[in-house]
Amino acid sequence: MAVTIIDVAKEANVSPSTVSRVIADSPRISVQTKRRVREVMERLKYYPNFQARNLAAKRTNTIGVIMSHSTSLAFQNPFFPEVIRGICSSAHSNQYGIYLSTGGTEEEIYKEVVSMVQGKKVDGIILLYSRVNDRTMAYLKEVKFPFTMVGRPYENEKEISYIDNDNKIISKNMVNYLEKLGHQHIAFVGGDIDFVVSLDRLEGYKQGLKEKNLYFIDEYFIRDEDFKTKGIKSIQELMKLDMPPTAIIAHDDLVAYEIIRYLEDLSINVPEDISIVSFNNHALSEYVKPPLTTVDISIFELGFEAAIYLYEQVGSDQITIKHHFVPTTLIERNSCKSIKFEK
Amino acid sequence: MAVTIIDVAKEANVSPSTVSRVIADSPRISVQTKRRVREVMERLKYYPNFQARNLAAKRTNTIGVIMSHSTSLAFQNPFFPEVIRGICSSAHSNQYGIYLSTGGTEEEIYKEVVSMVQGKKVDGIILLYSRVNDRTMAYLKEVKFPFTMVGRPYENEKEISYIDNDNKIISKNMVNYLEKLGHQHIAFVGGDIDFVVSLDRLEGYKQGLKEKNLYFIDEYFIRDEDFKTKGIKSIQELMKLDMPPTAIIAHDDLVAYEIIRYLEDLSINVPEDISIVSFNNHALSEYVKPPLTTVDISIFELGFEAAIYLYEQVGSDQITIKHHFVPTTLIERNSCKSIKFEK
DNA sequence: CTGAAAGCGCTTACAG
DNA sequence: CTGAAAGCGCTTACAG
Repeated sequence: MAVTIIDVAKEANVSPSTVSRVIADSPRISVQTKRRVREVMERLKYYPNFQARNLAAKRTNTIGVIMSHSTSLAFQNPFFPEVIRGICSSAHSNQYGIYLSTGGTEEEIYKEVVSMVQGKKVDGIILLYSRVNDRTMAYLKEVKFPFTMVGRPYENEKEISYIDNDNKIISKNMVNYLEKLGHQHIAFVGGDIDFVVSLDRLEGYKQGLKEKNLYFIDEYFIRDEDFKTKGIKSIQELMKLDMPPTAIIAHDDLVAYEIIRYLEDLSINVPEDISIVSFNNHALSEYVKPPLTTVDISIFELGFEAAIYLYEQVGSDQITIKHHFVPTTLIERNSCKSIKFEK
Repeated sequence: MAVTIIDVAKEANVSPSTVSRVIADSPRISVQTKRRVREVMERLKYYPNFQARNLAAKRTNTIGVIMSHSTSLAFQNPFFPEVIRGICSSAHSNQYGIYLSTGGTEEEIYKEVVSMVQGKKVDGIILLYSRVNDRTMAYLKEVKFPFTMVGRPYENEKEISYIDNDNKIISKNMVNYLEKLGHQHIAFVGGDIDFVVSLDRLEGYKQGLKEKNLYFIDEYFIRDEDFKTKGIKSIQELMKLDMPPTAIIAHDDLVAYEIIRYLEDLSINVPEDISIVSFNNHALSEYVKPPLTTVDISIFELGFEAAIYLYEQVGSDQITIKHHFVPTTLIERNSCKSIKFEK
């Protein structure tokens, strides 16, 4: 069988306890002993058994990463790999491993999380989303298991560690940006309102309008479900209004391009006839026509910092609640036009 | 502390062995006993300790998923989430969990894999890439650890389980497709040749040319490193040739759009002046201008089937070597033009 | 159909 | 600075 700590102990003429301490690099072991034991470990090609170590030590050095597999746009292509990259980068340098959730439905995810926690599979959990009335999060909070989330929690904000962008502000600034270009009629195509990110971006849009003394007009707000089911029709209705918008804020680059495509089908050009700004700065948005003005939300940092918050919680007994908004950058490209001097 | 198998045993008036067998749903336990024990488990909120179970049973019900974090285009945005989705879907229904690699460099990945194998962290491994002379794969093969890969192995094809697209054929068919549209001058922008996928697509391109009695012209082949370092200049040089190509095959949609952008900067339009086809069918390629003709490579299936191959290996003693090419679909959109009757 | 017992390979107070 | 011993919470031949 595989070589164990006992084999190493015999070969090095020490006790298993000592070998164990050498593995953990305990300061209580003399340098000579360490060297000798390590030499034997190398020679015997010893590797610690992960499961045995976890069982005895009651920790796993593993973090659970829970993704929302759903159809939510927020978790479409570009977000996921990048946030994972951030988490991995931070995990790797802290000697942590990553256990990924596999469930597809909310119910499956919930069950998985419970079994991760109860079965002691992981030391802490990162939720890669924040959803309204999330049972999974409620559970984690209730049992006081270390966790953090990427996304602002819907409630109890003060009692939960999280990393997010300041979506309300970003959204408000977008309105601001468009207003400075002369736009007074700004539509908004939102995301799935089960997710807090969508709620915040919508809220920021409303606040932005208010600050500029513009009215929120319900016809200017296209809901996620309408956009998905009605497709081009939703855009057509928007543009057929007596006073059609001169600018659109889309909650994601993919959606922005879908809109642009529909507009094109309706013989409306971006940015000549209408301006469009968006969120997330996908890899393609730089190369594609028109190059999209969009907000880079620093996805890598989101993941990286979430992981760091988690280690802090796992390490200490008293749970420190922290949150942080990762800065974002508006990338100005070519999907907006100033209409200041037209009127 | 947490409730253990012993607490359940006492409460249900059976031995721990029996409880263990109930958990495993052993047929050797009577239905009545099962029911009684399960009722107690529920009442006491018992959850099996994952680590203890793994240690005793010498298996983990976990598969290691190794990604190449490198800058390789093949692992850019759209591929990763989709292949993970496929693996997760299959893993979930087979009661497997997923342990993700976190390393960034080849060396880190190698070390991680060794510790996964030796430390008994996982029952099997999926390599999400196939690279030339890959140390990690060589190790897995040498120690006869169950693994499978997404991508054709560079060598020993008969001795390794893998799932892939038939990239050579796809690439050949692309040449075929373009030739039927009247194109005789077809350029190729390739990927990182450390990866077998890039090699295969290039090879298919060459074979396709040969079949149509067209010559492989070195000036028509833009290498990954040239494209990355020289950017627009590489395209400019291509189009300045005495006989510039009338069509380009790009190894990825992202690259295709980068090329299209460069061409545009050079006042060359797609598809009017030049046709372009590509691989991978990104989410955006449908909406963006021009809508791209590209090959959908069924990424979800790639992941799903890779996982299935792995379970088969983990389950049985005799290793069954299998491979399969997942079918692909050419999605014809609007980036190609027939030039048959122009000449 | 069920149980007693050994064992999986570590860690960690406790003692010296 | 090091060791003997108990224990982490399961599984699985073996026996009946």
